[in-house]
Amino acid sequence: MQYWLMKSEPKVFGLDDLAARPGQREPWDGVRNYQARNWLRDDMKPGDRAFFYHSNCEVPGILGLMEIVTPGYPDPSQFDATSRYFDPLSDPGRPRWYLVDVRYLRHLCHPISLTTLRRYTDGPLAGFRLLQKGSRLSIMPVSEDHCQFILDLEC
DNA sequence: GCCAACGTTGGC
DNA sequence: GCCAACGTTGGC
Repeated sequence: MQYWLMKSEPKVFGLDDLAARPGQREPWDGVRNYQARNWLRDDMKPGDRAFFYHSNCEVPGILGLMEIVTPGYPDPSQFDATSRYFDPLSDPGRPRWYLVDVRYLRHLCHPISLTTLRRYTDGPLAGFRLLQKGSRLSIMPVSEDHCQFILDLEC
């Protein structure tokens, strides 16, 4: 089982929005980056888990956990001309963008802010992509060691 | 709101 | 294939 980190702007879709639909699957749409696309399409598996990260907000950080419930499949929003994620260059016969469905698991007992995570940049979290300079990926894998360390920070 | 860092586009 | 211009991300 692989752990991931997935970013979302709470003003657009926050962990509380996901938690408001307990047990229901939610499509994680709108990812428009090729590296993230490749992970969605090729590597994410049902049963994998992901940290829910709030970005572009007052206190960026990890808020909770969710589960990946589908393999990657084509993101319908790329073909929807009314969607902000519409991509006129994507060919339905050969979709460019993929997504997975996710499901709410739980909130962490308290959020782990980016500031807190940065304290360990040169220690246990060395090499964590989230903390690397200029990293803008909205989805990234989290190593087993990093995952365990983050979960230990929780309480 | 600012701006650094990055990814994409498109002319050549 | 190079690279300048542009748009986006996201912390601060």
